[in-house]
Amino acid sequence: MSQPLLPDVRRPANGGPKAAARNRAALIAAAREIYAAQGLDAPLSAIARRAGVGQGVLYRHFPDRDAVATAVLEENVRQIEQAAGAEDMLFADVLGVLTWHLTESAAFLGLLHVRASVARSGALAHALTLSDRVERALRERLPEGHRLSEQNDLMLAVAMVSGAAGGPTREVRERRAAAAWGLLGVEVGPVRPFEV
Amino acid sequence: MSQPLLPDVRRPANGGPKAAARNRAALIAAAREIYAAQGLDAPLSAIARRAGVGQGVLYRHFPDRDAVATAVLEENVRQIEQAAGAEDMLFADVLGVLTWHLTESAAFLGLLHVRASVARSGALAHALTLSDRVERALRERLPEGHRLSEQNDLMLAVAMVSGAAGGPTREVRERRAAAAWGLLGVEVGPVRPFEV
Amino acid sequence: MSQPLLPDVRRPANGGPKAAARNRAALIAAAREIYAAQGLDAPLSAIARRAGVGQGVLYRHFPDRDAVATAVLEENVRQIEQAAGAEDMLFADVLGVLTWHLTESAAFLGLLHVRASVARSGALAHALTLSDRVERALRERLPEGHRLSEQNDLMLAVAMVSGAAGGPTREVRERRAAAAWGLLGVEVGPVRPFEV
Amino acid sequence: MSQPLLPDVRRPANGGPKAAARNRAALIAAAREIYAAQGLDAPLSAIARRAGVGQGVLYRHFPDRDAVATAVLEENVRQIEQAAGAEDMLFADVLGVLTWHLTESAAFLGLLHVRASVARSGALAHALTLSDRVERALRERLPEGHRLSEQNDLMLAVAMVSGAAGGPTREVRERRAAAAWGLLGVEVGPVRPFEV
DNA sequence: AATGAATGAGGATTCATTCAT
DNA sequence: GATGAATGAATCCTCATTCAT
Repeated sequence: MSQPLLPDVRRPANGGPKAAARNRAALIAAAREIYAAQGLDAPLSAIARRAGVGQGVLYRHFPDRDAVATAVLEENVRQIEQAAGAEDMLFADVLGVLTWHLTESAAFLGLLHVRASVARSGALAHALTLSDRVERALRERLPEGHRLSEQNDLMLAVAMVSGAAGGPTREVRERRAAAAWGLLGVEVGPVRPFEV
Repeated sequence: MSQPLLPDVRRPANGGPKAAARNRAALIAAAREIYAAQGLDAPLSAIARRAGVGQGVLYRHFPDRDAVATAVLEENVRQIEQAAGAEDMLFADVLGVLTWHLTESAAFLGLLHVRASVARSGALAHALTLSDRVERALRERLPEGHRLSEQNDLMLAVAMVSGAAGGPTREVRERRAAAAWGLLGVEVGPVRPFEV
Repeated sequence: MSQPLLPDVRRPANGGPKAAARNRAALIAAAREIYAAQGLDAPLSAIARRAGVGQGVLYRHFPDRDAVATAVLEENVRQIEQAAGAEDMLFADVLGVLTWHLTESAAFLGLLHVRASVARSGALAHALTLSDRVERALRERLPEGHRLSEQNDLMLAVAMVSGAAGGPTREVRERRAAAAWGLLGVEVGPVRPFEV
Repeated sequence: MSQPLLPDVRRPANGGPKAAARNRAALIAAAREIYAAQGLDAPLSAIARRAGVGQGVLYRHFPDRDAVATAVLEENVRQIEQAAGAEDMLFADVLGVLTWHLTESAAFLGLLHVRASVARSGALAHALTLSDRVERALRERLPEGHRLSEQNDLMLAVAMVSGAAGGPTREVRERRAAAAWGLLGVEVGPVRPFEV
């Protein structure tokens, strides 16, 4: 019944100017943490509370539940894209960054799962889009003749690893994800976020 | 303290004790359908409604949410066990039966996913048990020196395939599951239920 | 997962933050009346309805059933404390105020009854606290050598009078309470609320 | 939330003849125990279960909730009447028996409380009757010139003691009841059931 | 632009009571 | 006569969403 508890507010009220942008960022950060701790079904009020803003602000920035999730994943995807665009990154390295996001949050994992039951209008649309961007980024670095160069194999493999990457702690999830890549015979670089 | 205020309404027929077994079966069937359509978080009231019984009946037969899910999956697992126990079934054949169940219901898929967020006491306990039974059944037929004979590889592979086996229709899910086994280099027999 | 399916209905006015304090007061007043009429086990929904607010409001202001009762009795107890603190109030006068509250509401009477069956965690905790406050207030004015100065006699006598103070109308209850004090040989001042 | 738990069944099923009378007795005994453990609001199903009979039987013997409670108290009252009728019993002794019943079960205590809120049709009617019988029994042995011979004092005193006789265990309740009689200046004999 | 209170539908759960067998 | 399953109303509680201030 009880999820891991996080402190309600991580940021004191802030009435100043530029509050809008700040609030948006705070909301996304808060959502990421809440999602990680409680999953995608967490109450929106918890996110607002943790961001230190009223619930109205959340609705001002995001029309609905899906928009929040999308915004959170947006940044994950962007990191992967940046990794793929960065110099000196091999395919295995990009895969490592992808894997990091896969193991970091139940949310990210969730949205890449295209489950029929979740295929509600908005959510799926976004999921596909994000999924496409991930695919494009990976393919940028995919060497010719790689084990996964075949048409559908790349994202199929990602889905498979995400299926394996469940577990109570990040450590467990990472170990399992690594084992899954191993079973596929695919080499992965260090599992880590990509930060500029 | 207070009793129902309108106990005067005409009360629908009460099937009597005979109906008990029938109702239980109806509930399980209804749950299977609802789970397939909406996932494991579907409201219990929807299950009762679809089974054509009052909510109380559901609670009479199943003490809590987990008991319902367990009862539903129980039969899936039993089929796999029976397949493993039947003559002339090769490992690949058992895998085919497993895959059928994987693609048939979001629920079955769901319980094999050990998602941290779902790892609530009871649910997990059952999941582990059922998962263990699946593993034992598969291992019965696992040939020595098989690609998956290594300690953890067997269920890891199952989780990977279940991760890949999402999709809007059973056909899509089956195709993806087959592709996933292929990517793992594991041969699978015909994907079908096992019926005596 | 599922949102309210009919969010389109016209929504009644929302008083805005100003209404918060008003609502809280309305809830307490409503609770007092409902408790008097139905006892402490009355449905919370009845209280919300009588206060003219949604059930959510009740839960916003009071985390649980006990909190409502506590808030209601809080004021009764405060009156007794104020009476005890006021000038010119003799012990008998404070006892009169206490008696008034005893006869006014079944609820107040109820919480001083420490019935084993009601001794559930939270409720009892509050009951003890409020009971302690009543005791402290009375003792402030208790003359030395009074018939009830003995260690446990004071609150025992209060419990006894509260046991006697049942009856269909306030008048009956007051008469019985007075008779009870008489039987104990304790003088009581006028039975009335204490208002500044 | 949880009450002291009692085993469900105290008596194996019994299909034989004379089952009717036996069942009635078993139901009353079960009700007494359940009431003592959980209070008067305990579910009827718990009583039937503990009596080892179906719920239908309970309804055959008792038309409604109140009838069950009345039947239980009936026996308590009868004991008091028998005590009053027995040789060598002084008023104080009868009072001791009364006090024993007062402290034995929350139920008995409850029904003597004539709280306005509980004054629902049937319940009150029975309560009054039982209360009258108790009064008559006591008065049989009340010595002339006793402190409680005045018109209303007798039952007022009983109500007062019952108000004081709350507490988590029978021992506590007994001690408090004794102290209450002491405060009233009334002598009480040994606190015990009256068994022939 | 932000706040956070209010609404009220929805889902879980419990029991009194009826009734087929 | 007994059994115990079924019904379904009632209550509790939680949140998504709106909106006065």
